Amino acid sequence: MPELPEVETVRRALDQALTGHKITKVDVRAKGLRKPFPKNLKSSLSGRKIVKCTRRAKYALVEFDDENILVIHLGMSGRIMLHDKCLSYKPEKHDHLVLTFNNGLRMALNDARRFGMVFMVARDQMVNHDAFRELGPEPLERRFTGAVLARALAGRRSAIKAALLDQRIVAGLGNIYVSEALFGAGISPLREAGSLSSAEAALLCRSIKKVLKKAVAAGGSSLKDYKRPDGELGYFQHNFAVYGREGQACPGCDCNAGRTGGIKRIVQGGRSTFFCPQKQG
DNA sequence: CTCCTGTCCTGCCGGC
DNA sequence: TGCCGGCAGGACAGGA
Repeated sequence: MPELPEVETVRRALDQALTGHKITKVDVRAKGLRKPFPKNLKSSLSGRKIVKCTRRAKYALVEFDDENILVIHLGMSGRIMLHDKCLSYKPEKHDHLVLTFNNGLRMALNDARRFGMVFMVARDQMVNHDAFRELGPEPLERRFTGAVLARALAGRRSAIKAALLDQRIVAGLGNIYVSEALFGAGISPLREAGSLSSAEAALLCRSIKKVLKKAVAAGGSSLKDYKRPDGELGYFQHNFAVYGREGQACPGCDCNAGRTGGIKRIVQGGRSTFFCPQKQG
């Protein structure tokens, strides 16, 4: 679910609300999500102070005043809600982990489908951890360039859509933003990944950065059960050019009146892809 | 290696 | 109104 812009929105909210504050209570309300929670989760969190909240790919990282980092992946349906001290808090259905802080805030990790992940990692072990070792570049960093992308795609026979979902190529894109980025670059999702020219890779790289930046600025997208931690809705979903818009015209276009019948939905690797055959021939 | 499929789990929506 | 099948933003294992 949550892709880079949504996780980044969560990260910012956590960083703002929780940095400098200490965990006074740890309520572990489930055995785990996708995997069991670490056995020492409660003891390693209790009494710890948050130093900062960061992000790598779709992982939110809560960094503490010891050597440990709490790693949270929201999976498909995960969300984090911050509950103000002024309001009485009753655990909601699927609140699996609830942290209380010395400023009165509560942080609840809620995940209906339990596809999410929670684990602890020592700061100096992070790069060696299975979850991070093979991750590709951060798309919003300067070192992610058209040339870097072209190199990662070289020789790949799979569709560019599938390649962009592969976190080893570039980290943080998911099903929604891949469709959006390909549309922005005017590249068909069906193209063989390794067949992109260097000019096309450069175009795609720029498009990825552009759509992610705009989505972050909008507070991410709210679809189904994803909400920002403050309970406000991200509103980037209103800016989707193609995602979920089958049969409609793509932006500034009358393609739904023409031969191609507007935005198409196809299934690649069991997942929906949306694109405009006219602009992404 | 790379690619492809199936699986984990619950909720919701549309169709009948 | 009620039931049921299909679908959902991700990651990973296992087999070809």
